Amino acid sequence: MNEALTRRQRAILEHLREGRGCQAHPPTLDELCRELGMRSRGSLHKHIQALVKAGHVEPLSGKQRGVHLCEPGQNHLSSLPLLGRIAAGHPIEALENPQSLEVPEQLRGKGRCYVLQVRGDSMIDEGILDGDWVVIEQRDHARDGEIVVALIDGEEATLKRIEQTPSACILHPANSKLAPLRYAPGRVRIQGVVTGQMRAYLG
Amino acid sequence: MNEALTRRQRAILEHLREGRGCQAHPPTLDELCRELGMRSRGSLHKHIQALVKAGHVEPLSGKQRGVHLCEPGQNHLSSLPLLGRIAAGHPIEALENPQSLEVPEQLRGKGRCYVLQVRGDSMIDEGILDGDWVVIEQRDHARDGEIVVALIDGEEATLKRIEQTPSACILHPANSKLAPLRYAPGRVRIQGVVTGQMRAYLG
DNA sequence: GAGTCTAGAGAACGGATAGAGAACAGACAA
DNA sequence: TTGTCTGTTCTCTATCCGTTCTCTAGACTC
Repeated sequence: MNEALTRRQRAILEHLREGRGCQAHPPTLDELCRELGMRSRGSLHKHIQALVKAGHVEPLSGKQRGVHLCEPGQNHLSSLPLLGRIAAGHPIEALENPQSLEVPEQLRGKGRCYVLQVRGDSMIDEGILDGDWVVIEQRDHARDGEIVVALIDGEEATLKRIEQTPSACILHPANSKLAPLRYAPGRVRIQGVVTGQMRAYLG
Repeated sequence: MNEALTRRQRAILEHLREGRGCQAHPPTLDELCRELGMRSRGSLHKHIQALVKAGHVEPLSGKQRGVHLCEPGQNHLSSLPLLGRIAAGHPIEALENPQSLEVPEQLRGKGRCYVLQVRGDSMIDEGILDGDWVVIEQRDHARDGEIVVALIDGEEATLKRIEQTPSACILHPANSKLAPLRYAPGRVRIQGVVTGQMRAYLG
């Protein structure tokens, strides 16, 4: 995985590791810029994002809390938590003891991610079958056409392709037997967006 | 694979092996030139390419990531080679510079595995879409009902669900628009069996 | 000598990488 | 509320680096 980093990214990661402990607070982008002799916060941000994606740095998530290194081992470079099962029309069925699953980098989003196992055939026409794993990037918003984990009325969770208009939030199943569902925007809460999908064929 | 190396190539390989560990970063061609007392990046490049071909050095792949030695034997536990694209009815389209792809252990078979990218919709009803990656376990036999990479008449490669009878080998596409294909057993050679499938949803 | 193999120099191209800086939005403190 | 801090996104530019190409030169074989 370290191969995926550029030299600058490696240098910045090393700098972060050295500085660890000496500093009371995790450094902000501006502070890091100064330490590294850079003048552009935007440029540094690009490098940090690469380190996040590689699993070496925790996602910044918009909060003003500086740059944290991941605890080694906590966020296994290629492992994500398998939180439970999702089936249209039920709450997510959480696993009592969350397992973890290797997930290739290509299948992950930028932010914090987790994995759900799909129950049912509501997305069958999109090639998401019963038993498949989907990789979810945790966010509360989505672009039209993305496949989202949506929570309806705070109860039912479902996996659907989303379409948002000012007056309604429309959830499209990908199964010709099922009709799209239309809700008032307030009733639907987006919990995450599908960034990848995996399936195992067992002999 | 291990073609005979020329003298210079052996010398360069040895130099790479010695430098390993002392250097934090994998050397670029320019740096190697300086270390070896050469003045032409282009000439060195030719030697490195020979070492890549002989399997001693990882492909550079156009990225600016420097020259890596291959770990003998332990070729990245979680990476498999992405050999090319497969579309029903054509030979497998090999990539000129094979990339590698992280593949979770759950998606892999027991034996030697590799990855192909799927072109076309011939397996759409099985949830294998255009652009998906399939993980293939290399073998020359399959059980009925498994999805195989089959080579027909030594030419066309295709991805189909297989059914074998003493008198015929039947390849079932998973697309309601396409009919099963029936061949004399001798015309079909099994190259591998699908053990996993992955898809990335790009924002 | 002709032909081939090996090694190197150097030019040129294009994609990858790195950085500057502007603009914007949310977080937070006064 | 306002203003500042901070993370985020964007465009633009310069440089780095892998790649390909042509040309030269020595060693060796036939």
